[in-house]
Amino acid sequence: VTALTENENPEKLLKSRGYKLTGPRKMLLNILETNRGRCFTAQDLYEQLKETGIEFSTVYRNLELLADEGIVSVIRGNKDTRSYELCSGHHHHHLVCVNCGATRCIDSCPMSLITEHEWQGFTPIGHQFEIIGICPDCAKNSYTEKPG
Amino acid sequence: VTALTENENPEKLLKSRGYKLTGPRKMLLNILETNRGRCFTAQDLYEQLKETGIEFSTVYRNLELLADEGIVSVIRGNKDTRSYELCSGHHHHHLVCVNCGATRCIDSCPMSLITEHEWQGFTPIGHQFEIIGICPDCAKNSYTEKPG
DNA sequence: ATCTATGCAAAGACTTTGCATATCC
DNA sequence: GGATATGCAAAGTCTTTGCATAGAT
Repeated sequence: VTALTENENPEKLLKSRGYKLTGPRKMLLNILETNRGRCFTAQDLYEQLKETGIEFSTVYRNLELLADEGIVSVIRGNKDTRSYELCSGHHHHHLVCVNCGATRCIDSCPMSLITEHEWQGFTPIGHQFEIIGICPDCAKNSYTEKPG
Repeated sequence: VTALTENENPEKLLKSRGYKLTGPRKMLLNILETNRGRCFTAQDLYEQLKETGIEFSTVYRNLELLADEGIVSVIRGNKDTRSYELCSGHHHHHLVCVNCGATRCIDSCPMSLITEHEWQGFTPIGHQFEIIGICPDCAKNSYTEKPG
């Protein structure tokens, strides 16, 4: 699947691929679109939407669908958490706050560092790179804790 | 906690810190010591030891203990898996085979890449970097699959 | 003898799925 | 009207914990 680019409209893309634009789906995409560059867990999104009567399984299934369709990308946080973000069209990695979960994008990609002999015969498929830290806001409030 | 160095004996270290050297613990460390540079999930280790009558919870608790004590390090694989490896004393990252789970160490660390302005005010605590791919052995057996 | 570690079993947390009904095109 | 998506509920999977007993020093 080709990933969503910055200028594509996720809703149009879904329709063009034969999926229906339902209420829950629109609300979900709306949150993701108004928060480009931020990551959310399924639980985060459910919390924001549950007052509308949406079910967790609906959020879950839609995020999986959007990931399969290359509309959101999946980020693995520090403690086995899975977060989702609207695809931006350019490859990047993240800073993730251990305290509040806020994320920022970084453009440096470590794959450029790996030299030929370091491949040791492996055929690369993908990679993960995340920096865990404390965001400026949480630092201001003198957050201190041992990382999980 | 300071991490185990290459020349330290994990068993002696445990004793010196007041932990008992029990049968299960010795067997567990034995596998890890004879496989330096390889990562195992708790389940992997349990499979190898269950014929001895060991319980999964014992494996689990010991791995957590060893991690807390800086004797093993925790590696997060591609599909939310947690693997453990005896600490080598030097910081490194891994190539992980999607098919068989085999790992290799790489010494390049992406943190050196990140420039001042990319921190965006974050205070780094840690980072994850793993390359997912197909190991030479699995490639030989023409393994092909969509990554998870 | 004392205190820790283990086995066993059960509880938690989170992920994933089945199915009847509601919703979209 | 036909097919997909949702709500609801339950099943799965993996992680984590409680507690009585066995085991280490």
